[in-house]
Amino acid sequence: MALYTGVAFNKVDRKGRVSVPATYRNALAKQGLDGIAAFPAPHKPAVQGSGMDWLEKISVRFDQTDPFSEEFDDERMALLSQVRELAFDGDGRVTLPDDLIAYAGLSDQAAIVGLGKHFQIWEPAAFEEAQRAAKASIGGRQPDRPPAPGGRE
Amino acid sequence: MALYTGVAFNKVDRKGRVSVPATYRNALAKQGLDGIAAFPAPHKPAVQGSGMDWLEKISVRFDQTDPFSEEFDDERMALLSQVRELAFDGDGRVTLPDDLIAYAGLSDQAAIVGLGKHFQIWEPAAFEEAQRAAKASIGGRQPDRPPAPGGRE
DNA sequence: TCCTATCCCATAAAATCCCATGCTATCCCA
DNA sequence: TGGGATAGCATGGGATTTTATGGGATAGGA
Repeated sequence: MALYTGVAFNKVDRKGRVSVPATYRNALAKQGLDGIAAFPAPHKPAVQGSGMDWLEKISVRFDQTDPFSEEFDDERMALLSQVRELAFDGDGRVTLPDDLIAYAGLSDQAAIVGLGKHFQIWEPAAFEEAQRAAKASIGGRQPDRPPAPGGRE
Repeated sequence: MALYTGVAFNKVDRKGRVSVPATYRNALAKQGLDGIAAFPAPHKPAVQGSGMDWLEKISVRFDQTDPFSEEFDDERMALLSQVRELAFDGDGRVTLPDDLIAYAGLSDQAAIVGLGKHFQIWEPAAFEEAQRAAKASIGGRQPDRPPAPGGRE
């Protein structure tokens, strides 16, 4: 399975479109996916994204019980009602819905941050700050330049 | 099988018609369906909808026991007798019957809420409140983290 | 005949597709 | 090894197609 790594600073144009880094797209294409699943990242002002295969994975557990049991009602609503399936346009972009743009506080620039099995889309300044905090909390010496998505620099 | 996700706020016109989101319609069309099954959502003031295929899957379990057993009689009657098949008009709308409109407390606006293999139609304010409660009740649990075995925490 | 449910068309807004542009990284060949 | 040719990528903007929605026409039933 592919891992998303690195950071890309891409434009959010006036239509709300963002280019998904080609490395991510290629990884998704290998799985036959032509878009991403996006939703508000829990606890963070960012959009969380991953392949739509992830969606199917989590939805499976909602089907394991009596469909009318109330057990998973809250989870179902909290998660699935916020998930959006965003398809790539012909040029590898997705259009972010207004509510997600607002949630992440995006204006005209976005940091797409690889986090392994998923990635997040941040407002650049908020990301820098979050990254600074993250680095500080683990301590140690770190490069101050984020690597480009996919690996080499 | 397709998953319904996200929320759409659509109009309920004076004839009781609601546009089913195009994404849902396309998913249903792929299964050869030209309408939805609708009934009062159990435990919630909302209309529950899905493709007929989902209902068929659900109803299977009624038949897994002795057909003359009384075990599921109540449930069967409660559920299936209330199901309506609503066909799309030429523009992808369904007309909600009065009793369902009343049950969900709909006036002139409806929130169509994707919940995976089915969806629900809520009065917008009631939905906002339900979603808020749902989010609060699961806390910030990470979506890719299954709940602890044995139930909620 | 009257009422209701269905079908059909018009419209405005929004999402989608499509192509052009500049840039950068990669390739190729002398 | 230099440097132009080539391909891939991010981006902008316009054209086109879909959607959502309102209202009228039509057909069927009471």
